[in-house]
Amino acid sequence: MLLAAWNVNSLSVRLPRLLAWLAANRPDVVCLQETKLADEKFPARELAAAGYAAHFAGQKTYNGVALLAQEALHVGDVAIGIPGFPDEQKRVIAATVAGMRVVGVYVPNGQAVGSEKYRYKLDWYAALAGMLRGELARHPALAVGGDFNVAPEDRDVHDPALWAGQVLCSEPERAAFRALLAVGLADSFRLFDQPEKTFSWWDYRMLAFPKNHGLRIDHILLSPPLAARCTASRIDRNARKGEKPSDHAPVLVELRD
DNA sequence: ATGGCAATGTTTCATTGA
Repeated sequence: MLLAAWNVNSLSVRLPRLLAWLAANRPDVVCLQETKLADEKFPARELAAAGYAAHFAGQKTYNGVALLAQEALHVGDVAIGIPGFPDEQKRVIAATVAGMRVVGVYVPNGQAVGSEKYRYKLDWYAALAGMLRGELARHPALAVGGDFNVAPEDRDVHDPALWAGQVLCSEPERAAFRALLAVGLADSFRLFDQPEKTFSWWDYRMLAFPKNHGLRIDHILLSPPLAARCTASRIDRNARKGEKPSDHAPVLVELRD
């Protein structure tokens, strides 16, 4: 079982790359973020032709999440958003697939520490923790994948001094991320020895990618039964290369049957 | 072994991202 999460930064622009990546990697389940598409424009037909059923919650211009699953897998109990947290922004999609509960998330960016959007991000994180507590109670096999917009530790940052206290790295954001782990989830990436300076996002500007000036802000969290089955967790930095890449690379976990 | 912002809207620049 291969489970992936990828912020594609516009699915309409990235569809050719996504299709090529699906063909090359054949993940079983994929959480997509920043589709930036109204539902009526979602490329469900193209994905079906590639062998994937799609569920999605989109909006024009901003945000938008989707969950792809290989057609042989049954997808059920699809749910959009965070219960009890009214939000126009499409940032959460959950479904039951292959005996596990998969939650795809696109956490708010936060813009700048102290801003209104930063406050929204922290409130959003608290609401997500509440939701995951409930999901975990119902589904012991829980995976949460997506763009968390937090670099959990300094080793997830190319230049910790430069980023100290900045949005994506501030202590309140890191505490909000740790509160998700405290629900009973593991950051799958840290279940294994990893190469230093492994990141999932690089700014489009200032040669950030070739200089590897990145952050690790995309994650897949696993509950204990799934962590026990996890044999690998990695970031596909190759997907950041070439023409018209997303600024994020996909993150993947392998789960033994 | 990569590349010097990108995507969207209704544009002729503003906004957002991270």
